[in-house]
Amino acid sequence: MESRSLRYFVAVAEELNFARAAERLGISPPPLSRAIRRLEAELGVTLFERTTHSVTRTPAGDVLLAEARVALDALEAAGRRARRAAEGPKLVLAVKADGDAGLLEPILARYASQPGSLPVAVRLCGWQEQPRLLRAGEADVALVHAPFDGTGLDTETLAAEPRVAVLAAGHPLAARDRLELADLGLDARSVERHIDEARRGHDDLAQVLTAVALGKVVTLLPASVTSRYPRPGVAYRPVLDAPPVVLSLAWPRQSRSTATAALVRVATEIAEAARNGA
Amino acid sequence: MESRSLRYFVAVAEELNFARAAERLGISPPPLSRAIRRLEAELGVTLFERTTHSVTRTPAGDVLLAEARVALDALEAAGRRARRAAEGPKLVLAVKADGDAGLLEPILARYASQPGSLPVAVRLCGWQEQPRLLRAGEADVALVHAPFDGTGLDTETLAAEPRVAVLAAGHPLAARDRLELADLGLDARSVERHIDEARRGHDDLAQVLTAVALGKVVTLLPASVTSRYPRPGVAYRPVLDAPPVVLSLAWPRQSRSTATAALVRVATEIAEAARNGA
DNA sequence: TGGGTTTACGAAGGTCGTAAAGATT
DNA sequence: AATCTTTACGACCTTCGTAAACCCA
Repeated sequence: MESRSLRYFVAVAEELNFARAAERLGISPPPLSRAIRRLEAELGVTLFERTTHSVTRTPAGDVLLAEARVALDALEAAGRRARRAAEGPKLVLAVKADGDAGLLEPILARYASQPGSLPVAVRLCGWQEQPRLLRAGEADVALVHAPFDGTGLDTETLAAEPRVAVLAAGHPLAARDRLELADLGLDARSVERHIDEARRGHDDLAQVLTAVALGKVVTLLPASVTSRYPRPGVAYRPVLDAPPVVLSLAWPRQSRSTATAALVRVATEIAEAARNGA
Repeated sequence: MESRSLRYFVAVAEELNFARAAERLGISPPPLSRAIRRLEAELGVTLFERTTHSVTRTPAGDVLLAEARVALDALEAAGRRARRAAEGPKLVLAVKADGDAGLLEPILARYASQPGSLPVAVRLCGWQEQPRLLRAGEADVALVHAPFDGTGLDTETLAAEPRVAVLAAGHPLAARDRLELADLGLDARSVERHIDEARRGHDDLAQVLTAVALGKVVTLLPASVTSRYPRPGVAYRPVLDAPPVVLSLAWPRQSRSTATAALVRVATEIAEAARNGA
């Protein structure tokens, strides 16, 4: 099983078109066609049903596509991790802006005070990037909000914090002390989707808050964010039955790094202390 | 990053000798030497410190060795899983002989009764083989006893059952109703090691019991085993402070199979029912 | 000086691209 | 008839193996 074969396969499996896949790979269709046939012969399995005008994956093709992505990721990650190891031991922690529930600073401080701790670089990144960074070997640990794609990752839950509704100050519901999901026309299942939609088109939290202040949108945020972003024109109101935001630490499953383990341990300690102290 | 480079690298990294590694790969030393140099150039990293009479891994080489094994496993597993998918959907459950605490039959029966369940093949295998089978794509789920190498695996704990001491009937301690680890000259930390040593040189449980009956060895077993292997000449005695045997279900982290998920769910239900019913 | 790695060079194998054929909508 | 996949074939590139050079214990 050669990695080149799998890369070719993934291109075809995603494009479902040999010509486009070949272009994407920077080769011409004939070698690609042959490579796929060789792969099928090697596996003894038909991966695509092809007619001249349509290419579809067989069930085996579906399985191989999912597995091949994982394997090729692991391959690239191996190289990157070796490169990083040569640059000197260091931990990279991927964090979404404003996504740390105030835990980031104490975690870093406490970890740095541990004997034998490594330098930690905080990498700010987008919400959806985090699992990819971990799998690609570009980050060692990530502070993630559930739900996320945990494929190939190990996780430890740090905190679950309540959500508050974020409303324009003049919004009728802002007159109330506390809300329920039904007041917002939501239920437990639709919350995540609604938040995603409210976030769409905004680069950061400030933009979202501006949209809220203008009365364009209503959304939900972790309670910890509100204390750090007080803002005239925006009201925060507890939502009693909103599912809490689950903040977890995630890292690649195969990680054997003691440094990662130490960071995780420190983080859980801090999170527990925060729970008990609050 | 090509898989061939990594295979070559792993051979050298494990042998720490270009000539032996080349022989193992079935090629001659010069191409191997060149391939490693190319890999080092591609990564921009020195992987080995070599003199004419010694080859040692750099820290980056250590990291790459660990990562490369994972990546190459994933590559081979991708092929095997695709092959298995083509042979018809089926679940392979890896079980160590006598290692199921009596849960295997009810799990299989209950799973088979689920709508849409797949045929399940039980693969008997050794204790240490299970993680490898999962990572290699030869099994979908395994019933494992902690501790085990969970790298790349996800797990769910099914049951924790007490251990009993296994003694020759004439052993002085067999006169007592219950024991403690200290009676056996053990403590919590040395239990696993002692059990491993007692098992050494025996193919299966029957052989171990014979050795016990002959007074050659004393060991510990999960309580569930004793009821299924009553045997004259062998006495089973509870050990109050022995750490329990943790029986878990393990499966590859990246598994998205709904069939695997259903089996895990059924197994946890059965295990819970067994706990409450006992 | 000897065992082991590395360079040199000629040869084999694999992969690629262009051109043309085949097949399906 | 048009478009996409596949076969045919010649050229290129990569990798291999043998032989020799090099280097450290």
